Amino acid sequence: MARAGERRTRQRENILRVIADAGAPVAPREILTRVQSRLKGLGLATVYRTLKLLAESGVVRLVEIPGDPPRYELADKEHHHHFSCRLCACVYEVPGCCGHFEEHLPAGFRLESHEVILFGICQTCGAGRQARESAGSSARALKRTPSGRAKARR
Amino acid sequence: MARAGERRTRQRENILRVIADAGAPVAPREILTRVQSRLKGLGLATVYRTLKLLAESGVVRLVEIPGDPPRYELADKEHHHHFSCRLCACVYEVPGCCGHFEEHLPAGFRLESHEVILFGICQTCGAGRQARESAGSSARALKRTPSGRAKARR
DNA sequence: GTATATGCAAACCCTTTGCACATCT
DNA sequence: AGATGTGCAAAGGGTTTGCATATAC
Repeated sequence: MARAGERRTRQRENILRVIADAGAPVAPREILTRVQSRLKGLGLATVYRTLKLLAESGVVRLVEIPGDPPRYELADKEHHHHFSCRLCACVYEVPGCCGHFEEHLPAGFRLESHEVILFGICQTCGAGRQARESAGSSARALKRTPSGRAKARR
Repeated sequence: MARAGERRTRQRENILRVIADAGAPVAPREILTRVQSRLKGLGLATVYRTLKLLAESGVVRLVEIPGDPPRYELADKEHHHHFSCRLCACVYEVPGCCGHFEEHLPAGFRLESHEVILFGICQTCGAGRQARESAGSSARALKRTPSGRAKARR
């Protein structure tokens, strides 16, 4: 994790671990809470400073879901996108990609990367509505993190 | 624009017109500046109040580019996505869509909408580098709005 | 031992809210 | 006239920064 002149501290190790273990992007507030369960005195400022550091060194990546607080995830994950549940406001990782983004891009525009965010209703929330017919869903494989959102979108 | 009990004022008309004329999503600060050139006394609070109103009534839509301030655009535009230039930080509209987002979505997840953001270098910024060979680029058709971003991303 | 990191509190955004005045119908 | 909207300034919430202390190397 450390670059030249950067120190390995308990705070940084714990913050990075929380992000790595989350399985889906986490917000600063959430990181603070989770780390504090193991490292009592941690301050929010340290979380922000560490996130900035990790983002600049390319270890971590900013993920923004419209209407939600910013979240962070490991930068070296396989290519994937995110799904945001309209009901529970949880964010899930969705593996793979549909590609073909150059298609509609006018000449002269160079595409370097892209971001896809899917909105809808997650398996957990949907199960409460429709009688759960398929017992074994592949959705179980997805990890998620709750949002800092208080009220549902729209 | 008005719903029941809502009034048509110079402020609201001007704010809506600025959003409609922009051609690409605009930030609250930018809206304030542009409207003030025609309507001197406008306050930032009114911009926010009007944006909230317009968003709730479905006239306007929130567009968030990671790392940028929030922007707003007309909600009734044809389906499109956005391109954010890494160099000039301008945002462009990109017509069309690559579709096929259900593909990798696990069973039990219901997809309702999606958001695609493209990152790269725009035609204007790219022209400065590579000798401008193609005189007539289709990119001219795209409109853009500058970002509130002070420094370039990453 | 020295440079770097942390915690706390203050400072800084951006956004929202309270209130008196202005404006629309 | 009465209800709704606006501007200003204060309040809120998230993020950053200054500074003395604690910690890593």
